[in-house]
Amino acid sequence: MQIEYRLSQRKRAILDAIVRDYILHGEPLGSRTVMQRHGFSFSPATIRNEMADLEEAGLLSQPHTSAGRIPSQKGYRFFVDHLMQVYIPTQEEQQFMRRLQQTSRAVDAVLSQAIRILSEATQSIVIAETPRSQTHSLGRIELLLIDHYSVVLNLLYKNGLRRHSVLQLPQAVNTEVLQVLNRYLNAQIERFASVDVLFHRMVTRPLAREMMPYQQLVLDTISEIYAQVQRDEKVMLSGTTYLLQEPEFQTMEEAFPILNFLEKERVIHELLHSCQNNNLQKSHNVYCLIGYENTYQELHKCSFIATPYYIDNKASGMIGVLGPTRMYYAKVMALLQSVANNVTQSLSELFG
Amino acid sequence: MQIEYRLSQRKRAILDAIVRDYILHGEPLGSRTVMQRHGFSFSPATIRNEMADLEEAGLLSQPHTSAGRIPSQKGYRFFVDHLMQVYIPTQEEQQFMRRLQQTSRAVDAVLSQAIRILSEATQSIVIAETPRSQTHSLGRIELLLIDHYSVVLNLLYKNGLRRHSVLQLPQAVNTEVLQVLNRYLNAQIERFASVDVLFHRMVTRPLAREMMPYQQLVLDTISEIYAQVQRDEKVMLSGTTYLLQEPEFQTMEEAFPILNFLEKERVIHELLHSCQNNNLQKSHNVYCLIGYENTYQELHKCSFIATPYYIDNKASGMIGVLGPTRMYYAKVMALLQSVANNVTQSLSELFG
DNA sequence: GACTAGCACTATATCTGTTAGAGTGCTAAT
DNA sequence: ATTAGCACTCTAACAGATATAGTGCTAGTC
Repeated sequence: MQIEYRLSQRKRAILDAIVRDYILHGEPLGSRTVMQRHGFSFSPATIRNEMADLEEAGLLSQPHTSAGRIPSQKGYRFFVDHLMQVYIPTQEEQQFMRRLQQTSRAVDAVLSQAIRILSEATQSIVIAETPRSQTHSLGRIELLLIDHYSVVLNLLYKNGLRRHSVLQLPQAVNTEVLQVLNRYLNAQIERFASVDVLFHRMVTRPLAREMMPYQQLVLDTISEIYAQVQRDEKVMLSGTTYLLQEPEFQTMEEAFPILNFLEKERVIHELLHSCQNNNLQKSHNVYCLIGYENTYQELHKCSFIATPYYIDNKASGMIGVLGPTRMYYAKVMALLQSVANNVTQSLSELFG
Repeated sequence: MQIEYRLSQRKRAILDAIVRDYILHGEPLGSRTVMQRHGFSFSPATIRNEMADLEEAGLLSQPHTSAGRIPSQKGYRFFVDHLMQVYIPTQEEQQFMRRLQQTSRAVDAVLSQAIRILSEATQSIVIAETPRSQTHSLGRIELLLIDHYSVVLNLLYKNGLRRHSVLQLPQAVNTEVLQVLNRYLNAQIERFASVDVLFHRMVTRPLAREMMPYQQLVLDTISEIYAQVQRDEKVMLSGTTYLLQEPEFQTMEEAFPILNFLEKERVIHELLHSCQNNNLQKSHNVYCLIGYENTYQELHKCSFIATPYYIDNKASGMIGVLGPTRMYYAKVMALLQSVANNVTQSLSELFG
């Protein structure tokens, strides 16, 4: 970081031009082209010298000796950190993204609409996760009888987030039993903030005496609740095929690992979680992983930009854009943030 | 059909050998290879003559003059209709597919498990749709209050199928209002068998007088119900990347249209519906579309095998396998049927 | 008449060599 | 410090040569 920072103004300008041009056109840049297309007033030879220096510094690279230069991944990083200018969405883009506001009143619907909008606007793959229950403390549950074998499980989090689902019970129950169960579980929930802890305690410790007659029912119910909470945490995906239109992913050899990666829901979850857990530094207010900075080998030729959306001022889930390293970072970052803000707002209206 | 039927036994044997071999190895077959690999007792020259006849009949084709023969799509069709032998799943396969039985007690979970199992067993793309509500007549609905703005909508179909979901209401309600609403809507449902008709009547005709005070609420609720019923009908997908491992889909030019096709949920729905609607003839008890027989241009190089699963003896949704025309038809058909049967059984236990 | 051996023919894939083009690095001059 | 000029390098594109796999046809055999 130190060294690059001391780059001369001219070197910076040249690097900036090369990165911007390559992001746009996708082809290596020769010294002539740099000069002509970006209006530099020095000769190609001068630019060649500068480019040689930039290559030595690890910011540019050459596909082969007689080709032009392309940014290295370190080059993209420097660009993002020091050169990139903030992108201001066009009128149309702003209008396009405002569509989200008119959406329906369910969390999943808001998110699935959001990722569709964002993937269309950025022409990239967008992924999102449904709100993470773990980050919110569970306030209370409600159990409502539908028939003897099925009940509505209503999870009410302290921040106002609600998740409903239908449980199939392993044995028949009546309203009285359900009330006892309801009361007992809520008492337990009050003691333990997180669902994980709750679940762990319930299955490892003996039950309170008064609940012994319902032992099996309690255990089955609590694990169903836990499973339900887990199952709630889905991953949504949109725009896979956009990546396959990029020239660098035209061959199966390049594209396959990524498509395969995207089929593994669990791994995507990990990816989204890892950004926050590792307390990654933010660039321009979003998490940004360029090429090798990604933990997953499959993504070494991609960049991943992500940011959380909030419920009750708590980061509740991530939205992320996956594209080639040759990505229009400024635009993606701006649109991603805008969409994430809209999601935050839509959800807060939902739980007002 | 007439002409092909009159093929000599020997021609049939040769066609059978070529199709089976090509499905297995994926490479054009020369006369020598056919003889050697399939133990024919005539010389390559004889086989060449027969192959020339089969090509004239449109059952074989040549990629180019000096290449071997491959089955044409008409050839696959003849093979499936007249030559193919029933595949008997191996012990391992049977055991593998029996895993479905142990699955959880929700419709979606059963289906998503089923398609994962089937796509792994067949190494192909598998798609399925959740039960079609339209094919079942709605018996009754239940509305359960969760809080003033949200209720559980419990759709009970006459065949025992239940779909639960949570509705967000546009205005606050209390138990009394909900009861009135509940009673009124159920009375309407009794009059009109299908949800579509019900919805249509409700929005086009004036309301009964006693419901006038709740006009907005009724209309909003009924359209939410309708939307919910629609939304319930999801499409599930598994194993997309298997297709990309086939040699014929190694280039983006071939693979892209199909990947793009699979991103459009609505179109997949149409595809699944079309099999039944057009009253397609079944081959070996499943629907089978080979190459150009597919309505969708994108699938002209694919074959699609599908069969319904049943709830209450009514075909309620389709499960289908999508693969290259060079597909192990017998195996896919056998495994598909087996999985579909398991699904039918699992669901009938659910609604016993 | 059915089958087959043999041969001429054909199309593809692969390798080699050649050329044109784009771009570099270096040197010497300004 | 900059730049013009030139030798050098690598690739992509094309052309020709060769090997290979397979065909269709003819003429001869059982």
